[in-house]
Amino acid sequence: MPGERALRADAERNRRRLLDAAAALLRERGLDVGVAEIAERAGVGRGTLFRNFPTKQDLVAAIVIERMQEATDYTRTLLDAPDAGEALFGFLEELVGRQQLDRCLFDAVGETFLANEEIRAAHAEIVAGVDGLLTRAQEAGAVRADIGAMDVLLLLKGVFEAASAFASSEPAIVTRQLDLIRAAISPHAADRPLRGRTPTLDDIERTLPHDERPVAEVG
Amino acid sequence: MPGERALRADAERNRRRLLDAAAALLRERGLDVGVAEIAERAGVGRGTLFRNFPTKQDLVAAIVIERMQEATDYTRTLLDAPDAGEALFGFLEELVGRQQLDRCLFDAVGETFLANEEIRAAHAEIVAGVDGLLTRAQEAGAVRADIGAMDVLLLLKGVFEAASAFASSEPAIVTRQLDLIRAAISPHAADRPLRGRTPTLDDIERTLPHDERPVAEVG
Amino acid sequence: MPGERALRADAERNRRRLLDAAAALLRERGLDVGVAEIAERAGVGRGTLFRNFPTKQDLVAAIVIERMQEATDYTRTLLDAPDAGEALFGFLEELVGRQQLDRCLFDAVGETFLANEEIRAAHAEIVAGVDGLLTRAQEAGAVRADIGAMDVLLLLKGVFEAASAFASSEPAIVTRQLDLIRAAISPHAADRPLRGRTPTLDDIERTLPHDERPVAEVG
Amino acid sequence: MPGERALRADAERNRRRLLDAAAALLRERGLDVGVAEIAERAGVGRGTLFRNFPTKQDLVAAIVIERMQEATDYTRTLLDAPDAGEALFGFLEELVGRQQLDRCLFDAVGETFLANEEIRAAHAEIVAGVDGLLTRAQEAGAVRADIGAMDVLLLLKGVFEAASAFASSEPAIVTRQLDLIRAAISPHAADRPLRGRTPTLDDIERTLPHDERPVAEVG
DNA sequence: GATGAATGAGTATTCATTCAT
DNA sequence: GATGAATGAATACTCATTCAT
Repeated sequence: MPGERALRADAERNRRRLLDAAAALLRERGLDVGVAEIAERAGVGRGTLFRNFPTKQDLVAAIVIERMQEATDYTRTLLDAPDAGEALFGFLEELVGRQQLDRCLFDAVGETFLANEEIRAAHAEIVAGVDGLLTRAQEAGAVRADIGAMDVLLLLKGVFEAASAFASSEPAIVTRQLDLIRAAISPHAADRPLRGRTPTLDDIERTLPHDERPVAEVG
Repeated sequence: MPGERALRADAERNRRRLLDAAAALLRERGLDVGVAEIAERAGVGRGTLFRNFPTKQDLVAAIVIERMQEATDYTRTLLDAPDAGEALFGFLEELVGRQQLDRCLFDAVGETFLANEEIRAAHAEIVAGVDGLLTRAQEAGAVRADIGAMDVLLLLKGVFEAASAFASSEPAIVTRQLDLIRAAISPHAADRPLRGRTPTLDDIERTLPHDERPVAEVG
Repeated sequence: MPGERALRADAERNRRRLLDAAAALLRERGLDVGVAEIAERAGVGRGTLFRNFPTKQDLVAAIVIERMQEATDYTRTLLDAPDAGEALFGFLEELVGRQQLDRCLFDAVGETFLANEEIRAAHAEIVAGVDGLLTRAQEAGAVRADIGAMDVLLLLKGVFEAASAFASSEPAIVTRQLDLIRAAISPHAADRPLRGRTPTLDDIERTLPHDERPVAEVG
Repeated sequence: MPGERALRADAERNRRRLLDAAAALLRERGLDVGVAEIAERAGVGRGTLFRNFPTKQDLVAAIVIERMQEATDYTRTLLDAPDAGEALFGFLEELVGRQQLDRCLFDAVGETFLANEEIRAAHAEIVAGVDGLLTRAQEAGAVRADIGAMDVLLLLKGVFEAASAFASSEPAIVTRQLDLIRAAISPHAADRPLRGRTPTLDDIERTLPHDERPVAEVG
């Protein structure tokens, strides 16, 4: 079926271009970039954008999900690493190295996007992945025992947002902050107990405004 | 001239109401609240808003600056505290307790606002204030010696942004994250050296997109 | 309060201009005229249109209601006319003479607009008004006894729609059709019984698609 | 060449499917249904629709013409009916019974479609057909003598538009209105003279906006 | 000084039509 | 011939800002 394959290839290429153009523009200028500019940068018409992503939110969500899945995939490749501590820290470094955690993505998560079922699922997966790395690192004595995956992810989110608020292209600031996070979760740091308990995804969803809460299903 | 003084008082009251109404709405709903609603909540007309703050950005900037100055003032009251370590940590806690670091304010800083001369000045002052607290804490052996005020502020900004992305009203998550920051900057944590050096305000400005750099004067 | 009065006058003038411009354009070109053109013809900005009428539908509805009320008002002036038969026929003629029953208005009624509470109320009033004229004409023996106000209004609506589909400015066709309606409802015509019964407003609402039915109240 | 014939058959089947799908959707939802949905309901691609009907208007026009021709054909079968009066009234009833006079079709006629040469021709034919029935009925004394075919058609158009504005599926309203039309054109009703004269097709075309007038050829 | 009506550039989204496959 | 992906003009509506009163 070369006809069908060819068509699909073209369509897939446009979808890819849109995702890339949108990711780049969102990184540079935040969630307020217009769809017109995204389509132009992708080299496609406005209608093509909406054929692929019925709303702007769907486009942003697709990028968020893609990034999250890449991160989740990466946690899997590290589960068999010999040094469990380095595996965890390597994961954090890698996210920096890939510059994958764009400003807008974290803008997006927590705003209206946790209402998106796919994003919540991807979120749960990334938490599970980090939890795997973290548990092994804790068992190896490389990380303090009194924290959970969400603690680490929130610290990481903070570092990225703080740094990327200025520029996502400045890695020097981020690596230094990562070293501080490493210190925060090192076993030596556990002599002082932490208040509260590790938040769960449910805790976070509970803090959202009511009309952004996930709903069972809308007919 | 009591008439003039009455007018001044009225004008001052309007300015105050606008700042309070805007701060409340920005906290609740983010930077996208409209000026119409701000003016309405303040009980003044739209024209009055623009008489006091020539642009919406100026209004937001005024709030940011006010909050920054309050933080700076607070560092001053702590400079004479007997326990230098507790003074620093108390400062961080206090910011949480006051819920003064609104979601939108940190959204705002780093976006286009560092181009604002007053904000840069306020920023410099808060850095100086934290530097004072930090230096004393370091001299007292309560905090590791290899970090600077900007390191602490970036960590803090991260914590607030991460947490406030979900809800500014959930202190449990923030206090726990603060404890992790405390661990990160404790003297015990310094056995592993940090990469890079403490960023300066100049470093941060250098990372901004060109058209957001501070300029002498914008026509 | 000359200040307030003056402002109101301006605003009222714009509202009037918008209604007139919209009525004219809708008559000429149907419901598909754009708001941009309406605003331009009215000599106001697009925002002003939406300040006065939150949606395009509200603008159209306002025109429909205005026309309906004018018709209702006219029925009232005829209730005391000496010749009850001529009063009813005069009412029908007058509507033609005023060219008040524009194409778009009848396009509008029956589409989504019966869901509008105000329009339904205006509709009920006009039916009541015609019922008053009709009953008196029947009592005077000028009109057959076996019909109701909705019968007459449906005939009238048909005449106007049929004629205005071509041109609202051609009165010759309409007056001739009106004479035929007059024949249809004359007492001599009653020797042949009519099938069914006079429809009610409820009958008509019952025939609307479900999502256009009036709803109690949406919070 | 059976291959070619097979293709022809396929093409004809697609054309038929498109006409049926479009007629059904237009009846249900009016002229605003999109071509995408029509093609989908017909089970063909969008391109096929435009291969058969160069524009959406052409598709609608084809349906209008088809319906008109069916009506014309029906007038022919009634020309030999024994009772000339019942033949005419039966024709009107039949149109109702077939529900062939869809809402959108009469929306369409009179808008831009009279510019279509084929529609004008079909229009002329239907007028001629009704004229045949009417003349015979008049000669038989079943219908008043002072009216023409266009008078009847305009009354009929009115009834259908008025009724179908609400629901094309409610026959009770329509049959009652048909009885009133019957009364309007009965010989007893002729004691009062009608103003004007029976309009002609030319009269109607003359009332159209200039840019909707029939033209020799549009580039 | 204060008001809120007016403005119009900007937004996401739709849809008839074209064209590469 | 058929397909459906691509197109982009057009649409209703929003909102920071200006200005007449």
